[in-house]
Amino acid sequence: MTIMDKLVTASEALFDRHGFTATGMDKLTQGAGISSRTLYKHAGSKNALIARVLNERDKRFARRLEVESIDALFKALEDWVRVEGARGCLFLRALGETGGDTPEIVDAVLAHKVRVAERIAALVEHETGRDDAMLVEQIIVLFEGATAAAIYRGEQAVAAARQAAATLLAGAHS
Amino acid sequence: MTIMDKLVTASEALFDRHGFTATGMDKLTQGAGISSRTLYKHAGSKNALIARVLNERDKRFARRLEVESIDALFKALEDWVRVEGARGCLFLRALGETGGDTPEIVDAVLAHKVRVAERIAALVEHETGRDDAMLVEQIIVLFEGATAAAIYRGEQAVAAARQAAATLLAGAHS
DNA sequence: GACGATGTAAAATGAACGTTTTACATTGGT
DNA sequence: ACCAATGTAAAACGTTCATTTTACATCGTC
Repeated sequence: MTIMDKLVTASEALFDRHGFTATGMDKLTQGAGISSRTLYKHAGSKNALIARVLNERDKRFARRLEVESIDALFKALEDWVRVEGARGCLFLRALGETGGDTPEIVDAVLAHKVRVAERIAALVEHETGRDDAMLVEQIIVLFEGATAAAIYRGEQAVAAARQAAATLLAGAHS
Repeated sequence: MTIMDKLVTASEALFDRHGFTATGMDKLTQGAGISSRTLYKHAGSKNALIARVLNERDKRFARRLEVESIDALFKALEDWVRVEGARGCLFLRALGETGGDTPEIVDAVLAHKVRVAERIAALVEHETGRDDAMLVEQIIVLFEGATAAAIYRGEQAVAAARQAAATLLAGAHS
């Protein structure tokens, strides 16, 4: 496990549990078990570290979404919530905390959202045989809503989203 | 306009645009046009001010949701997004920034979420004549998802949620 | 066995944080 | 006219922030 891996892993957990601004550099160095000099030599700055954490999370999340149906997509989200907990979309949280004033963070967030949207669009087209923009938007909303609502309603929110997606999909014949 | 009104109004705008932690007390006093001494005499502390801002926002939001159908509920959300912009649910953002470590904030957030959920449950029962817990959960997810997705997809996310809700509702006969 | 790279430990930087305090101005009620 | 209340302005509080620097240890490699 490289220094960067330790740093990103520890930072992601701390950011997720306590927020980005509320997590100071001392917590990050302490969490990763490295000195602040090493942190800055590797990460450059706190904002750069945040962006890197988000990009790594995007990769890990995308790997989980390598499925072949909308239903499996929501099943994957259920697994994610069960394993990683439900504290809301870390990307949108980063955006909210920084007010969209940090370009490297904005870029990471938008790239992630575009990737998820494209994944959903591909699955919808694969299942319906059509390019149904409205249905894609509906699935995106359900996916985002399940992530957010799971914070305070738990896994049942994801289960409800999954069933809603199935219903909407069943109504869209090819 | 009382001092408290000025303070809460200015604070809500600043918190919403720049985040809670990133907004310092100097910005808040300057935004409200009052001294820090007056702010502390009225609000007590920053966390108490945040809780008050959330409670006031909950009231204002609830007033907007005084409608008689699920469709009108999403229409109201469309109006809200058009007027107030889409930077995500301020309640969940507050929860995320504080990591759930501030009881007064947690209370304000949960109270808000319970209130919205009850509103949705009442409307669903009014329209279907039944107590359909799954359908209620689905509408909650759509509502939450529209709020979150609107950040990066704009009003079309709310429109999609609205139509999805109509479809799901049509499938639930009384 | 010396060397450059790479790490740690710890102190220093200067600014910003939330909060309190001191000193003073304004004002409305009796 | 006066007093208590309520406001402002501004400095001071001690802490914490992100970042840099200084000094020193450890290492694999030639």
